[in-house]
Amino acid sequence: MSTKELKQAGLKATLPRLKILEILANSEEQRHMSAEDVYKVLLDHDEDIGLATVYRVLTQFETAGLVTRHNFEGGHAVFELNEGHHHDHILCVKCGRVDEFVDEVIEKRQQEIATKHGFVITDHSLTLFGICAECRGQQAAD
Amino acid sequence: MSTKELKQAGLKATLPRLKILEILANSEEQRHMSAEDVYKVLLDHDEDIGLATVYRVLTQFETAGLVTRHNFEGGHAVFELNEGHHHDHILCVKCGRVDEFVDEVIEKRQQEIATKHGFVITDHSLTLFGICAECRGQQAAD
DNA sequence: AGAACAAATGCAAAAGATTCTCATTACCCT
DNA sequence: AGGGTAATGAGAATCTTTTGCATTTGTTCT
Ligand SMILES: [Zn+2]
Ligand SMILES: [Zn+2]
Ligand SMILES: [Zn+2]
Ligand SMILES: [Zn+2]
Repeated sequence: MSTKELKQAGLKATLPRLKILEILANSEEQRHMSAEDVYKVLLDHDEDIGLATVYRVLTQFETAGLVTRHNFEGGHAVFELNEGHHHDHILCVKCGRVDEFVDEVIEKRQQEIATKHGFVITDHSLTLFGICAECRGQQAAD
Repeated sequence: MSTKELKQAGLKATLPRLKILEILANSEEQRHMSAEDVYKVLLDHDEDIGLATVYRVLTQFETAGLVTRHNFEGGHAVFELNEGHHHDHILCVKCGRVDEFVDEVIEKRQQEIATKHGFVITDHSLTLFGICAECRGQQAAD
């Protein structure tokens, strides 16, 4: 039970928050989930938690530093549990697969660029879009 | 008159398209404009063009390769006229200022990362968020 | 354990961005 | 100029996310 995590983050340990945290932690296939994704899992588990609450909780988790929000595609945000290390993403536009990576060279260059432009970076967002090996496999012709 | 650009792009040279193209070309302060931004300018110019048309035309322009769409912040997309060279962005979270940059080291690293992951890149999106020199200037305290 | 209070939740309505429907209008070609 | 077709305007519809408010729940203090 991760009541502790919630309290440490300054959040009351309510049932909806515990459930949502658990879903984020246990979704192996989908590290990156939209509010709707989380809501669907809750429905599958017959939990009586409203979509509005899912949105509220995810936003609170983000503020508390428990999750990170990404806007991979316009339209809807996805969230992922923070597990320490920052990383960027590369995603397949065919199948939706998402890989993660960290590149120190890029990270450092970003700092240098910001400095050159007189900025102090607070955050950054890097996403590569492409077609994964599997999707290129057979169907070279689209 | 840029009727030619439109025809070359395979688009009928209609008044709405010409006007919108002109606005994108002449907005010096705002290279990156949302559909709503463009619509407001149209209203200022007493043009009788609907918001739906602005959205349609911008999407067509994107498909035709005349403009690029960005999702800097969740919520709404911005468009900018394509003028040849690809670039990435660094934007100030205080004042909204947007600077552009190109970094060959980063561009190359992205390719290498993609290859390592078995992807063939079709596109990428890199945006740095920070606070610009001006905004840091006086008001160090927020 | 029970009371008390503030914070959290559910539901429905609202808001913001973008798309769609469809009758009308504007291009483009002859 | 006339006709055919694609484009447009206005508003309804859709989709995602946020908000208002009455009700419920967690937490703290007996
Ligand atoms: Zn794939
Ligand atoms: Zn991730
Ligand atoms: Zn600034
Ligand atoms: Zn730009």
